[in-house]
Amino acid sequence: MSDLRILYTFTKIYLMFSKGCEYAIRATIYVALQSQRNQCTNLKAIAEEVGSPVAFTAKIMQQLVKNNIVYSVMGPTGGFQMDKERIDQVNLSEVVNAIDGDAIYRGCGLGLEACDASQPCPVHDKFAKIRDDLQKMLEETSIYELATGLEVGMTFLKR
Amino acid sequence: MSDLRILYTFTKIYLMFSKGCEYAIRATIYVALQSQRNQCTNLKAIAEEVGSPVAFTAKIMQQLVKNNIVYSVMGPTGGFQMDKERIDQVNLSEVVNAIDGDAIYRGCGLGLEACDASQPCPVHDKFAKIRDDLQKMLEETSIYELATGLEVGMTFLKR
DNA sequence: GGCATATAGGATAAAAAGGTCTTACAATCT
DNA sequence: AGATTGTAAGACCTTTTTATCCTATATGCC
Ligand code: FES
Ligand code: FES
Repeated sequence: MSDLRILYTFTKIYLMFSKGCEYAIRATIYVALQSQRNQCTNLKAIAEEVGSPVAFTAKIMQQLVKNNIVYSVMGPTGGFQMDKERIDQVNLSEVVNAIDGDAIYRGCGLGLEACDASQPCPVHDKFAKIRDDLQKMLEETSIYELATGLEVGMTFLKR
Repeated sequence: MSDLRILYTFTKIYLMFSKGCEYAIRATIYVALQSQRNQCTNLKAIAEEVGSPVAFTAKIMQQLVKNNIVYSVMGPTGGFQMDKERIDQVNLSEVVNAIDGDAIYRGCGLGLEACDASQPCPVHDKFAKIRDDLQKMLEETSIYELATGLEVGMTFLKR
């Protein structure tokens, strides 16, 4: 276990979003899909469909409610739902922001305190380009669009 | 502290690479620069110049040595150095691979087991594009190029 | 009203990443 | 040869992230 390489490679997959954020995106897409069918979805169903731990998913959903991405209904027949208009409005960027904040846009690729073009790290130019593309993509992608792909059966929320 | 948003936003900056990988890139660039001047750089100097914890940096350097990115010289006047030819050859992708593995190329943006175009997650198309751009960038960027920017004083390894 | 079924929210636990320390060993210089 | 300066490697500690548990509270239905 002293091999750092093996340690890294097989334990954590380093990508853009935190685990919570990944769950949040998947959950939002699912809730959106259900909402289009006028259905309120409860926590258990979301966790099941999204393949996420129930209790952790609860935390994430709370956060999404606080950030006005979905709303919650208490009591039996309750759960989470999205306003139909919101489904078109909400984009990926909003969801990511609700959970991970805007660090992904501000952060330096080499881990310097913050990205600062006036004192750039060696990869700044190249990195900033990718990061801006990512930001643009997140802002341009609506939840509606993603839910549609799911509805049609072209995409999957878990495997 | 129950506010997940605050927790996420102000604690961890989620980006592409692990901390160790960030240090590795910075260290490699610095060693490359010193090597161009025919200088062997010792661990302490690297850590200082790169702004990384000494002991942790030692681990990272070991990994870089194992992966043939730099070589080490023991004893007094020892340290780490790069073959001059290697400086042009080695690209960012190699360094990232040495520390984080290839997860960044294989991973799914929504955290599914692995990215699989035959059973894509809802963001697959858009995400894969960004990820491929990143890969291309990493493969096209040589350490030489980055070291040069540093030498000229245009870029910084720490602030 | 009372009961069943939801979410809300705080406290807590487990796992992973990040970081340190200590001992061993290698090379160079007197 | 011995002292000194350096890397190698494993054990260990700390912090952050991920995940769970438990109690309180809200809502719908009988
Ligand atoms: S300063 Fe590093 S990415 Fe901008
Ligand atoms: S399947 Fe999710 S990114 Fe390819």
